Amino acid sequence: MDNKIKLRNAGLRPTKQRIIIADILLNGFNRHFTAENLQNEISISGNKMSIATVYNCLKKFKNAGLIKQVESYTDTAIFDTNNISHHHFLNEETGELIDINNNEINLVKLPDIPKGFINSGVDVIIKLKKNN
Amino acid sequence: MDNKIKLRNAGLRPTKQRIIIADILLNGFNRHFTAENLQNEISISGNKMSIATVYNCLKKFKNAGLIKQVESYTDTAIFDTNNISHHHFLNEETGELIDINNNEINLVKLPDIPKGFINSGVDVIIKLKKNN
DNA sequence: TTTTTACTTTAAAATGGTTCTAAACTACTT
DNA sequence: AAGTAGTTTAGAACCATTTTAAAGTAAAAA
Ligand SMILES: [Mn+2]
Ligand SMILES: [Mn+2]
Ligand SMILES: [Zn+2]
Ligand SMILES: [Zn+2]
Repeated sequence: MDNKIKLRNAGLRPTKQRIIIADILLNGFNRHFTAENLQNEISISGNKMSIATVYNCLKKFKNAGLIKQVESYTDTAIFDTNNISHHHFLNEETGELIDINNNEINLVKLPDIPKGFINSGVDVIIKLKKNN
Repeated sequence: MDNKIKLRNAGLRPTKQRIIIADILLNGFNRHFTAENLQNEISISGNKMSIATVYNCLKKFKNAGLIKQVESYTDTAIFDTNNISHHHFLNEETGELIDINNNEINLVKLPDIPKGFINSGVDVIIKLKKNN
């Protein structure tokens, strides 16, 4: 894998652990996941990693822009491998998230940004509940 | 105060504690707050309430539709007295939220809702960062 | 290559927000 | 007034996340 190079390009030292995680997360298939989800996938891949390292790596990956964290009021942090700006459906009952491409939403009117600030990203969450 | 009546109309038994909270929250001025913020305001008002009761009441108020909880990836739950459907600016550095009226945002295009579900609310969060 | 340095991983403990427990209390009904 | 169902509370428990500090490792310097 050239995930070693991806990590270096992101300014991260390519440790054994980060490569394991990059191999799982940066394979082109997008997903939403928790730290615990990831630790399970690491186990399934035949490796073992402390939960502290999983969290450390997720923070580094996030700050490096390799993954994102999703806004949600669940008590568990949810991460997202889809780096392209996009939005979400949120199943309020299960917490499941589904991606919405930016081109499926059109925000034609935005409020004035408060003085001294700039818009650093817009998140749209469409909450879903079961029909009937 | 007719907060006693407001509570009854919301289907909540108007206990001493709920009236204290209603007097603080339901005064017409909208705000975003945490459970701890509220407990402090209760102290300032000359009263005393266990944190368990603060959480119990917030959950009841929320389920009764008197307040809302805001989507946010901070580790602390943020509640909102503004019941009218609206959106938020989020200062990413401080976590501060500012209301955006619905009429300041115009979503002209929405994606198809997944089969079997209905749209139960759209939240727009405009993240802010300091300009230069 | 060896040495040095800074960074990373880890198990275990700590933290902090939130929920649970179970006993005392209180609003409402009869 | 008595009964009952719901509420409050202190403190314990819970659980996701962070911290600690010691051991390990990648990169830089010599
Ligand atoms: Mn959250
Ligand atoms: Mn927490
Ligand atoms: Zn996504
Ligand atoms: Zn608001």
